[in-house]
Amino acid sequence: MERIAVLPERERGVCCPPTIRLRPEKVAGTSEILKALADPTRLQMAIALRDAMEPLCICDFTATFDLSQPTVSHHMAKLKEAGLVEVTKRGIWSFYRLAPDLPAAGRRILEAIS
Amino acid sequence: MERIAVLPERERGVCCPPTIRLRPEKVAGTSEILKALADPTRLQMAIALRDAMEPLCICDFTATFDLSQPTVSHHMAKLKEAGLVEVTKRGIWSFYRLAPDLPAAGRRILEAIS
DNA sequence: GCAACGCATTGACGATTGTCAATGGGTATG
DNA sequence: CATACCCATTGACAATCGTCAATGCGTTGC
Repeated sequence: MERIAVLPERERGVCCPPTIRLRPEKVAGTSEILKALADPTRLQMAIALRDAMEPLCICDFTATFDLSQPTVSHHMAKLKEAGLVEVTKRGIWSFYRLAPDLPAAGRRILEAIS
Repeated sequence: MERIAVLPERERGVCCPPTIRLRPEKVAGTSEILKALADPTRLQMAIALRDAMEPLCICDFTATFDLSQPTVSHHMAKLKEAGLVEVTKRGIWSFYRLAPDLPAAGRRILEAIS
């Protein structure tokens, strides 16, 4: 893990534009996922869904986060838009769980969080 | 990987607040890292730094992203604020590389992106 | 010293975000 | 029915964000 800070030699006016390996659509998608997870509330919601044994509904979160129901619902909608979360309606309730077909990047990011 | 969609049985008015495993300061920190990476430009900058053999300077990115120099500098400052990037000044140039002491969560998140 | 270059900071602007109050649509219970 | 409950949507507002133009600071080279 020893890293020596070797600075490159540069000539004035000459830059070294890095090669961008990621395809543009990949960038947009990943960026969308990250943006969805970047809010503290949504991050905790996503982690809770990741660790939950059963699907959860909105009212489960409303008490936990001390936020109004529309706000929680709004956050959940953003997680859904990003493709992180799937919803199943049953009677009164809407149950949410992590999307089973979560893109690999999304799954790895979620698992990277402890 | 077979996931059966078993929906829980619920009683009206009774919710199941999920247990939040993450400590609050952890949530804030991770959220900060995610927010820093959530912008498409910054995401590509971070990945470029991750994959670069040598530290890079601002002018390397200015051409690549078709953004003004202050904007690139501003994005880099946000990556630095989040603790993702380290800077070394040498003569005219400021060289940036991924922080060697990157928190584990940050490193795992960065490596989760392909 | 002087001009040119690389970079950071500041100020300003529209765009986006996070939050809530108010409202509406469904579904269960009496 | 009527009522109560769960949830989504809309509208509104302050706060934050992404971007650039303008400016300032330090370094290099003449």
